[in-house]
Amino acid sequence: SVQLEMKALWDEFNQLGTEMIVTKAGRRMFPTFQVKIFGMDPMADYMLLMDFLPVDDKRYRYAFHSSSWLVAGKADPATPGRVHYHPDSPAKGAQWMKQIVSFDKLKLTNNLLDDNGHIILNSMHRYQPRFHVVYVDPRKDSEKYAEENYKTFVFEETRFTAVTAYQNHRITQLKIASNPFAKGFRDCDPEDCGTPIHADPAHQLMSRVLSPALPVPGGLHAVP
Amino acid sequence: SVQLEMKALWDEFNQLGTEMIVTKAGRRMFPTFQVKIFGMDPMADYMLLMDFLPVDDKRYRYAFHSSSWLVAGKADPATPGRVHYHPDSPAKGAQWMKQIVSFDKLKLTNNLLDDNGHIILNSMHRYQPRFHVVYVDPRKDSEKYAEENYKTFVFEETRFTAVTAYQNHRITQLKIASNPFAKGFRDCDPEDCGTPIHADPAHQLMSRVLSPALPVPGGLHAVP
DNA sequence: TTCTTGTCACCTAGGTGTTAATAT
DNA sequence: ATATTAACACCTAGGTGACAAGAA
Repeated sequence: SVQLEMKALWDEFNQLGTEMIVTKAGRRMFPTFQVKIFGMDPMADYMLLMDFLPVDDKRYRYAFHSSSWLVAGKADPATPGRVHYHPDSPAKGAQWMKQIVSFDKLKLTNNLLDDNGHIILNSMHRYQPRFHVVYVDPRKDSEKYAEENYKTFVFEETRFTAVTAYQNHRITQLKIASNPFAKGFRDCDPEDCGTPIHADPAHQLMSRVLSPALPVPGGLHAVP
Repeated sequence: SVQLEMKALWDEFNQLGTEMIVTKAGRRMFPTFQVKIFGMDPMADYMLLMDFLPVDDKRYRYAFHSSSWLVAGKADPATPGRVHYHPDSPAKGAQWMKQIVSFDKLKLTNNLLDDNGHIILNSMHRYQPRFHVVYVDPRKDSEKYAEENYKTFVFEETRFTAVTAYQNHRITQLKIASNPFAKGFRDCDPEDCGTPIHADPAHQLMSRVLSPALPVPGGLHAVP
């Protein structure tokens, strides 16, 4: 099973409608997708990876006057479907379980010709991050068991709209308030200007633990 | 076989008598110990690690008037013998061989009670870094083959004296000239004040390739 | 005297949203 | 109008030797 870290922060963003910046060079996600993992075989090898599924077949635009997202037509042509392997892959279950697994090297881009291995997304489209755990089967005919050797985890609160510039001003403010790298834009006393509690790992509530019991729409094999 | 990176720079330091700072919190080495590796089984798992052997049983002091090191008596009691595993260990041979392996997370300390896993050394003593490649034997009784499943590589040009403050002023100057993090101490025009050629990886000469054919004094098993 | 410790200014390296200019 | 790009000031995070003060 898998537990999403910083769930309180993800919820806060999700309530406003999370936006993630995409740039030509690649931009990290904030919040960062981080999980605690339970129940692996400590001695077995696993690959950990993420991909991003379009939530629907629509393109969106933001109506500033009503501060809301509107459907702006059918989706643009799908981007090349890429996968981000956690750079520590492959590693033993014991290694993955002994600390939080952080996908902080994952970057999002809107450059269809990107050759840095970043995740390519369409701006103004909605995406659902997915987390996959692949058991490295030591058997020689391991390909035959590919279907049973992985599990997929989906946290709906991590859905977001890809953008090249923030649309919802409240999202901008929450990013500034909770991302340490944006501290320069906080307008508060240089004193008590620390990390707010909802973004402080030391104060986060118990996150929901997800089991992959139910089938997930769009299996790993469906990703090109 | 293993090839030492930045050999020209190591040689330049070694000619002056390399010194490495040790601090309570732990200090990185400069130059960083980096190698290219050849001839691994791409599909097999290996652990890469380093340890440090006292070169002799002596304590040294630096004579500033003659700019030379003098023997100052018998060595202090040996420090706890520690080993630094490359943090990517274990990994496949293919992974280790596809790029330079850098031990830039390795730190040296003089704190006998260190609990950060750093390498503990006596200041004013001389040390020989060693590099070990351990094959992860998949057989159940792998302990029996421990002796034949590792190879040790020693580059004598990486020997150094541990110090809490630099003694030889020419070492200080060479560190400042070649370590990018010390650029603030260079006294040259803010222009053409780049990395000197001898420390520029793009200009380095072909390094010596070392085979572990000859037995090395003090096998891995001799390290507590 | 000789060696060690802690603080500091000054770097490297790279992650932020802002802003003005530019596409479309 | 709306969306994208590139340069930029301002951060985080952490690696340097200098230096003054302290310890043996």
